[in-house]
Amino acid sequence: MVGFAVPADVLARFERLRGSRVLMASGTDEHGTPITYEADKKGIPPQKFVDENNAIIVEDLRRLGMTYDIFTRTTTGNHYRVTQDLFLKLYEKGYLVKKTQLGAFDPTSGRTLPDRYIEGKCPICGFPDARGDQCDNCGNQLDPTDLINPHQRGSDKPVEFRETEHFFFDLPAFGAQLAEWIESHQNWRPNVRKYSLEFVRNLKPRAITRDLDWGVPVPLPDWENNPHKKIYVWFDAVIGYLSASIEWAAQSGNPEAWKDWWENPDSWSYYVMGKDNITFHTVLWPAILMGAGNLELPDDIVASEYLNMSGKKLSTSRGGQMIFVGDFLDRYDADALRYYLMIAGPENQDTDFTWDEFIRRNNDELVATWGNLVHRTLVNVHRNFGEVPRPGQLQPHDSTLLDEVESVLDGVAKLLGEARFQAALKLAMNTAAKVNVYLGTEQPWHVIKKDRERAGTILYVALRCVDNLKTMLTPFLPFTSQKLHALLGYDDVIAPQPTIRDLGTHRIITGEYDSINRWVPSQLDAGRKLPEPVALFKRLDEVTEESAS
RNA sequence: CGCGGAGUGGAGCAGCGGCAGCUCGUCGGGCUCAUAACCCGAAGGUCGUCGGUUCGAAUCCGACCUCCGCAACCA
Repeated sequence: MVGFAVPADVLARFERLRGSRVLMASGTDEHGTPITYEADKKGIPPQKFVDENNAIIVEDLRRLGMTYDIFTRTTTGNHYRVTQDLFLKLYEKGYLVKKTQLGAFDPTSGRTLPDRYIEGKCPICGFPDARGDQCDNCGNQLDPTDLINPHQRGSDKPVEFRETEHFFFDLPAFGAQLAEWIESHQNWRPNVRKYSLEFVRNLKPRAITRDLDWGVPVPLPDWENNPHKKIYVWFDAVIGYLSASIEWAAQSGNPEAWKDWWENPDSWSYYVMGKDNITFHTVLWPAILMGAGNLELPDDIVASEYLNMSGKKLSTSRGGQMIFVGDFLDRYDADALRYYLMIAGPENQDTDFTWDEFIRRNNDELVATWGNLVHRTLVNVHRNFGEVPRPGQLQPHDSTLLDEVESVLDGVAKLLGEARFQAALKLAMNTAAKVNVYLGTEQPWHVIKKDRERAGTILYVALRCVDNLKTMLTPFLPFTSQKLHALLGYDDVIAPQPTIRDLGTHRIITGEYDSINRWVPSQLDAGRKLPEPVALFKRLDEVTEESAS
């Protein structure tokens, strides 16, 4: 999840910095069989399980500096209402059809058992621990009813098969419309576009209710009070974007405010996720929106590949595996993690996280290239002038550098607009390296001994460059950029941080973020007093995997 | 022949028809204002394999191999 959350925040911060009004909304998805399964395993009720998870995730995201306008939960009354309203709207329009199918159940709880939670002897190769969807030994795909001696995963509890009635969402009704819509988005990453088109080619009705005692109640007579029938989690999870927006609007004091995005054709919506979630955002959610009518469809789908660790998926605290974001942030700064995730994150292909790589990126790139440029510039200025020096006549190469850095402001903006984060970040870092070359060539620390005005001019140019680079890096490195902003003598906030607000019923991440266009060339006034510089980043010692885990 | 993504110097990646590039690492040199940092130079690749198109291919086409994801009751 962190892998997906940080790019979203970078986009949100960038858009606000260039003056756009932004609504960043998300939340924890708290329904579904996996939740009940994990809760059972821990021997606690689902509600307690998701409460604990949410508390951890909210704190992690806040510490990472995720500027959500609202980060909420799917177990709120508001979410239930919005989900049920959409369900009814689709029902009334005839997009929901009732069908009977054979399902697998836990006889004691009456809960549905997904195929992969059922194990038994493989009828083909005799492997004793084959799963209901596939045999890991012979690779054959199976149906749970094929299994010999089916039982529940991790126990010897029996499995019951019986007929069950469910509502199905008529996806084929939207097939042509979806295909056309996907086709029209040439700008999507190829993995998103091609896979979605393939998926749309062969749509079938999809169940949107499920036999489970944990979830949003089905808002129909005979169903509403049935403790064993709930709305299927895939349906309510994607609605979380909309319900969070509606909750945000209510909190903000203007309950209609969400419509500025959801019912406004001029708005632009980014959806950021891992690649396993693509079809939910390119097919299922758009189909729901189409069925509901008058709600805006996604404009850009930013799907990242997986960040692996030792070959396994990297998750947040929730999966309980690999790296715990909280532990990570106890040890390292959020900007160091944000930088790593954005520069080395899985934008185009699966990536392995390694501690060596993390340390190296931090020390050689963040500290050495950018941090050092900032530090050497500020130290020289502070020591010799104590304020922004008054420049003399700029020489041609001074202007050339300044012009180049200012043009990179546009370059980075263009790349960020296309969600090409790595390219954007690399462009900014390469530009920082060029300013380092400029300083190395001009050597103001030597010039100062003979020509104070020229040295001041060089340092003034370098300061302006640093100020511009600060602007471009703020979406990626909000914490250190804010510090640098102050070191450059400004006193306003360019990188606000989120706060956690307790609403009594639940806690949300929210914040006060302005939308002033600050994505403009630096205008540093000569004579402005500068504070004593401090280092922005920490150099890290090599760690062993053991000490960090 | 189920569908899609990906295979580029030691590592990580960019390029996607015109002398093979970036960051790191390695080796050599310079500089010394700065968190021993910064700069310059060098070595290192038959761009997964085989075949084709082309004056010319990482780049287009075909076949194959390998890895990843998906294959609808996993969300």
